[in-house]
Amino acid sequence: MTKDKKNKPSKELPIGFVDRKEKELLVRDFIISNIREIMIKYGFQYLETPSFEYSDSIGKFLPDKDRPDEGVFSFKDDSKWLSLRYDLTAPLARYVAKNYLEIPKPFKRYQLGTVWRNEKPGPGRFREFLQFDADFVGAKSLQADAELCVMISEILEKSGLTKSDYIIKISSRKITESLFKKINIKDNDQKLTALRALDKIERLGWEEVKKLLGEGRKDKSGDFTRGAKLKAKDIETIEETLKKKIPETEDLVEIFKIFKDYNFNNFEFDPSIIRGLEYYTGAIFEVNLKFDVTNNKGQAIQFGSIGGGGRYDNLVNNFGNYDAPATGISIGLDRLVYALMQKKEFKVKQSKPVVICVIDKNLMKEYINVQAILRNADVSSEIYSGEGKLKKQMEYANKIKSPAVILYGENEIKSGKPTLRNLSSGKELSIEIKELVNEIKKII
RNA sequence: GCAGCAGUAGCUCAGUUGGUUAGAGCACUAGUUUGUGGAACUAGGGGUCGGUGGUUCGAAUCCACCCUGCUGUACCA
Repeated sequence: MTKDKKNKPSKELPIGFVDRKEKELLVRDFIISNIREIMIKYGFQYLETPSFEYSDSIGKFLPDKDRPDEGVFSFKDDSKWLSLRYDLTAPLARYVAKNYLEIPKPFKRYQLGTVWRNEKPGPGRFREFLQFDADFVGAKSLQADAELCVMISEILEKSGLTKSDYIIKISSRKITESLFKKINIKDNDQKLTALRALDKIERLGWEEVKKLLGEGRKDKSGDFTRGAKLKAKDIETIEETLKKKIPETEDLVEIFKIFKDYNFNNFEFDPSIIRGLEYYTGAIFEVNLKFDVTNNKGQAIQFGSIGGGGRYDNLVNNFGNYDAPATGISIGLDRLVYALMQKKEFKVKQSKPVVICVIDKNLMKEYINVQAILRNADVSSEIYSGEGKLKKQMEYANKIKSPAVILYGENEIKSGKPTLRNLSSGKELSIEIKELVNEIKKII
């Protein structure tokens, strides 16, 4: 070992990136297997697109030009800029535009993939995370929007949530659109600021949101946020209209009717959900958890939604050639995993290997033989591959939560009966090799 | 990004108004047990006190800047 610490490589990870351990990965795999099963059942195609796209394909040509160059990781390759994808919807629009003539219309596809965002990370929020995304492209029917909600619901419940654990909140861009028309806001910046303010009703309450619609607001730390500077009269109109909580737009009326046909009722109309800015054109959904998620100090943390989506009728058209009204929904899988792991009753089991202790290296042939017998019977097992004495081997088996160890040394070889030690009870059995599999199966 | 608070061993933390060689618990290593884990006991390793510069006879402690984390806020396609 070198003592010189100065010129050693860093053990630290880049900010916002994390190592993910087995416990978490098992839960994630479990959710993924549920997703795939349900996607097949609902008739979606599986698709994978690359991690990198040309920056303009996933940003500059989108209607949302609010911050086209920020929030992504990019580099210049020869003359063109490439970016790591920040979601799976923009690459889908690119894929559809590129392959429009060959794909079925409507095109129903799902995708699981890592996405990257160059933003400030927080608890449960990373710069690299796994997203699940399902979309209908070329589907004008609102049945598609409704079915996405039903489908997400099925995934969540199959993964261990109950109806009282989550709710799908629904609204429509058409509501705010007509509202802005009514009070005659034309300035785009003002619209955006107002939308952002409305997005915070749940968290801040109407009083604070009204400040944001007006001059602005100071937060707890004393920082000031500039407001939308709307007239007091207009702010009142907005408050009155949204507080009524009546889904007056045609699209919502239709979707709620379809929900009834599906016998789906774990949703709620909430005009305060906004989701993104200029991207969506119609219905918008957000999947919210109803139980508290806590950090490692036991404090409830601001978790936000675990997913959402909506209708984006113009996205594919931005590539120029084809009109493809679309609707989709995504889930941040890591957030769902994090939330699910906090539910006490939730556990994913994986059997750990039985450890065959190496009492005498000259007997390796015997150990390999025992291992082959176990593995042929699909019993997870391993020959201790470290250097230590028996005590160390036992400590190892204990640490990896192995159910049992097999002791097969000089004494046992003589009688032809290995010793099987149950690591939870500490009991030892001296048994014939051919009985090993049966005895181990009793333990695990 | 902005604002507030924080950073001492792998982890959780103590360290009095600046004063000798910076501590504890857990974890780790070795031994008590030359073939037996989870308990106990004994011994041991491990820190440039987040970094750099400054004030001082003397800095973990005071000052400045930087880095990192947490919380709020902004942004989140």
